[in-house]
Amino acid sequence: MLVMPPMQEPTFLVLTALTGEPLHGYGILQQVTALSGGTVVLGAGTLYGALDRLTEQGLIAVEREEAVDGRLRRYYRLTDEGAGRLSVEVERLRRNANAAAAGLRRRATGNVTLPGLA
Amino acid sequence: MLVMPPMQEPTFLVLTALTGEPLHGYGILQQVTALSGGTVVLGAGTLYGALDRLTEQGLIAVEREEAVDGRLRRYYRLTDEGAGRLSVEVERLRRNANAAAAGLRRRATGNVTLPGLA
DNA sequence: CCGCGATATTACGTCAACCGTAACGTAGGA
DNA sequence: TCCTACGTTACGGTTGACGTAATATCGCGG
Repeated sequence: MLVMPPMQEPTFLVLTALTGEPLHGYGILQQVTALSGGTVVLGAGTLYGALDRLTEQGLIAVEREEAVDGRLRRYYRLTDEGAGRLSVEVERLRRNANAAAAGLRRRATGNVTLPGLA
Repeated sequence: MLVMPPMQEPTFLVLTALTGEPLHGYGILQQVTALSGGTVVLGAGTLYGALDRLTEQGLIAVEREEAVDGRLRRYYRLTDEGAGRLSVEVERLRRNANAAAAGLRRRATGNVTLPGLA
């Protein structure tokens, strides 16, 4: 109940986008597109849903609100807890990637036996 | 419509478990538990749901069926397409992990500026 | 001898997250 | 004028994961 590891790509990238300076929703949208090399383009529903959820979980927080030309800009920043959570996720991704890569390599070299584990 | 990248952890681990020899459902359950270091324990619903889905997508295939003590064992193997798909996922995970790690490092060192991207 | 855990799969119902799109409003360029 | 960029809100829909129970055989401990 105190754990809740698995995080999907959009959520992960939102946190990643906020490791830099605080950004508002639209800025996050662009940042995510940029750091995914254009392969991930979040829809509005996904983005703002994630922001509400992450705020509620304390992984991000509202930094400030600005009004530009009557358009609202709500800036979010990554909390320390969010940064901690993100680094846990990074380890999980690396671990999974390595396990799969090892399996694929074994397969490619014809070695079929599976070792127990690390 | 020809693309369908994002894959969640359970699905990813099922494919990873099958990079070795063909396994039946219950064997996959154990293998996933093992290679995740015990942190991921799939429920029956998740596992068999994933197997049906992946079979339908052609990423895995039924190798053979066996009956042991009246208990059915359906063995699955990873298809070439599944292996290809898995390696694509590996790259995606690594890319995301690296992007997040870079951001966290910058944050830790006080450097706040975000570079464009790789 | 009875219950429990391991072995294996099927079959639910539920929920969280993602997806897509429309709506609302300003502003600037083709 | 229409379309795009900006920026957020508000839906409805789909999917994958989750949890648990049903079914059935077997072996072990009490």
